[in-house]
Amino acid sequence: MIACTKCGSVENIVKSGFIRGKQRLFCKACEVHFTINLPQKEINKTARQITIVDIAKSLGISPSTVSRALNGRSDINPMTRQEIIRVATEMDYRPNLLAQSLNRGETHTIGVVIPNIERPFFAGVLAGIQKVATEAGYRVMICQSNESHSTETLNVQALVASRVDGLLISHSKETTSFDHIKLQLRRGLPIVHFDRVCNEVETAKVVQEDFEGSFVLTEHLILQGCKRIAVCAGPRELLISISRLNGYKAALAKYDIPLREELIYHTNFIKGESLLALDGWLNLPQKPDGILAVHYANAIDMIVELKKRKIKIPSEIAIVGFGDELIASLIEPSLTVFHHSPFQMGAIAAKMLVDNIIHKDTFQPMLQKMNGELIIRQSSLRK
Amino acid sequence: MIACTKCGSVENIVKSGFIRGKQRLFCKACEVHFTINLPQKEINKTARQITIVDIAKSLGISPSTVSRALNGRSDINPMTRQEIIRVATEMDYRPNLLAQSLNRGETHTIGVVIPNIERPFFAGVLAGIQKVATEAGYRVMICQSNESHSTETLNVQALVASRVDGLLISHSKETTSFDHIKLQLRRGLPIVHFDRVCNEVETAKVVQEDFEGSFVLTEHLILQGCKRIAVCAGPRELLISISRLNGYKAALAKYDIPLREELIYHTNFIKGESLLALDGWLNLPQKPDGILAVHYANAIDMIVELKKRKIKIPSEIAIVGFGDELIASLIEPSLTVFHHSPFQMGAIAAKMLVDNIIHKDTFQPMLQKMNGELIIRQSSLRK
DNA sequence: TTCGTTTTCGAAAACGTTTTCGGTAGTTAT
DNA sequence: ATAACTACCGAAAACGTTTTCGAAAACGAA
Repeated sequence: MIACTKCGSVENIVKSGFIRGKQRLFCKACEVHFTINLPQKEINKTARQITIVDIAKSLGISPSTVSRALNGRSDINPMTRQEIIRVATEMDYRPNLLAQSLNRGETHTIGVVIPNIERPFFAGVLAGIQKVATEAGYRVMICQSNESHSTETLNVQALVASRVDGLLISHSKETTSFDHIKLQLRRGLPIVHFDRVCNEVETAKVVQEDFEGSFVLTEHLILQGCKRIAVCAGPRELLISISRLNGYKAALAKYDIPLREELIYHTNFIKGESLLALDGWLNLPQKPDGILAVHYANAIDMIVELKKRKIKIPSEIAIVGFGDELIASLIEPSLTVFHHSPFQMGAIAAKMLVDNIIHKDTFQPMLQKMNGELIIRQSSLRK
Repeated sequence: MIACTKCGSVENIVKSGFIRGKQRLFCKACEVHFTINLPQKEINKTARQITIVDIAKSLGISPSTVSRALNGRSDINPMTRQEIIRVATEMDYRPNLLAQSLNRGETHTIGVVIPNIERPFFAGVLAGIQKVATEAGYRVMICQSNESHSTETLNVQALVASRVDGLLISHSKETTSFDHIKLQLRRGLPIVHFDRVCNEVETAKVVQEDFEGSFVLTEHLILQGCKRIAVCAGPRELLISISRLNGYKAALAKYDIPLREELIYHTNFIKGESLLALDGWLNLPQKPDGILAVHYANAIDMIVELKKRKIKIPSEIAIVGFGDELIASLIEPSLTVFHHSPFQMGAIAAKMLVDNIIHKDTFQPMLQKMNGELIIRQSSLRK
């Protein structure tokens, strides 16, 4: 009944077990094992994307020629090229970027790791990154660490697994060990740090004037007559927090104002924290007469609270913050800030990364510090 | 001097032109063309990623077996599997997602197209998308249309070229033709619309209570005693603008308040526009006593301007807006809004898309309307 | 011991490109 | 006429996986 698929013999067929659920047969004549294949189900070819092979077949030429034509290579007759391009556009051919990337060993994709996309600062940075990347022909893959070190590590691994051509990263507040970065760097992956950078590692970096900004803000408070300036600092380990705190300290030192530990409070990007700080300060025997918030959001929260408590700003307490958002200018009193453009930071970082990717061998990592700007508003302006 | 690469003969070699800049030679004996290849430069194998073939070689087995072991297939000896996994982790093997995707025909990546990442609403949506997508094992690729139809079309093409498994999209304000969507839909790409949806096309959609929200806000103004309610509407063609305008009209109709064309102003998401609207209204013989802003940002701008002009809110003019952000609660007077959670919208949309991708055949597109919430604040509350 | 069976694994094709190498034919200079 | 040359194109390998098919060996029962 059943014929051998090879020799066609019928009488020499014996059963020979099961394989993958199907009866297996053996032909003693030609010594071959086989199974009977059902007529394979209809393959849906309609929705498939056109490939270079389809074009080649339809023109009766080889795929290599099509590839050459489409990529503007030289070894091809202009007439042939023209015809191939005509057919390609007619068939609406779109190259499969996966296959291209696999073959060329580059994806034209850059990975971005940020703590949180909902923070306006990072959203602005992303916009800047996207603009530059798109213009340079790169796609962007974004991951959020949610301020978690382990998530950040997973993010980096996922992006590397996707074979991104380079990495832009701003570390989570938890991140104090940088092995995940060092590993990829050793493997030759171009990496650029921005904002929350890491000094243990030799990458290009874009940073704000953290020290200078704090210094200027603090000095401004001092010049407005503040004698006891409290500071709402950031997470203890975070580099930018440390720089900002140092700027504050340096300004105090310049004007011979003693540094008081009780006026320093470290927050952790947790909602409502700054109010604890404020509460503490207001219960001191000697209240502060100025506050520097290392993150503008804390300043906003404190302004709201101070107003609730009927404490006058800036006459009783002046307040200034780091970073600018629309809200800083709209709140009453409006908030004095030290401001950098997040969009520009993203743009610069992306530009550096693209440079690094393109000139992998000659690229020299550098540190670029952005120029910030003191914007004086009502919250600190004592006439 | 020069020997044929095939037969080794030396005397039969003649020159035969140049090819790709190199001298070409011909052996008359074996009739073969060839060039002399310089010893190829040292290939840098050190930084290369470990592949499945490396593992196979190091164990003296075939790549297919390694693949089987790593993917938990059944056809393999437990001992072998264990050993392979041991070596794989030891060598820190990471599968090349490009190769995997190319082979399996799926990338486990979803594409997102939004008008602008800097708008807090969309940033929130993105956060929601990311969370759900990550949990479901999908990566996310984000593009911004910048409210341009042509950019949106390019974005879609780019994402399709990257072979995303599905698409989440909120249309640009310019988008009135949806051919780019229809095309991909025909090709079988799962697509989910959110917020700025498109009715011409049968996709799953997640929308806000645009009509209902406007209705509730307008009704609220009416119940607070407003008789002449102006509306700062959105772009004329945008579906959500139309719905919101309709909600406004319906509320007026319910309370037999005549609709006045001069109190309707269409904005276009351009900075400062709402002030033009406001200026026009304030110069009318009969000023409005209530304003509905279809986008909260316009309401904020108008509050600032009204305060400048010393017009009392809400007693002279009450004002309400669509959408909530921190600033709405902090501005003085705080703004009454109708609010939806952007994060939740993103999460729902992503969940729908993942469902659509996984159950491609059985998935039934549906429209999900999110529940909004009227938050009454000072800007409309006449005691 | 011989046939049917199961377990385990390898060879090879496939995914869609690009690139390398060389063959063929036609052209120019001797 | 022929040596040296140019222009164009195809075959095949390569990128790193997964999957399909069947071979080999070991096992069990008649």
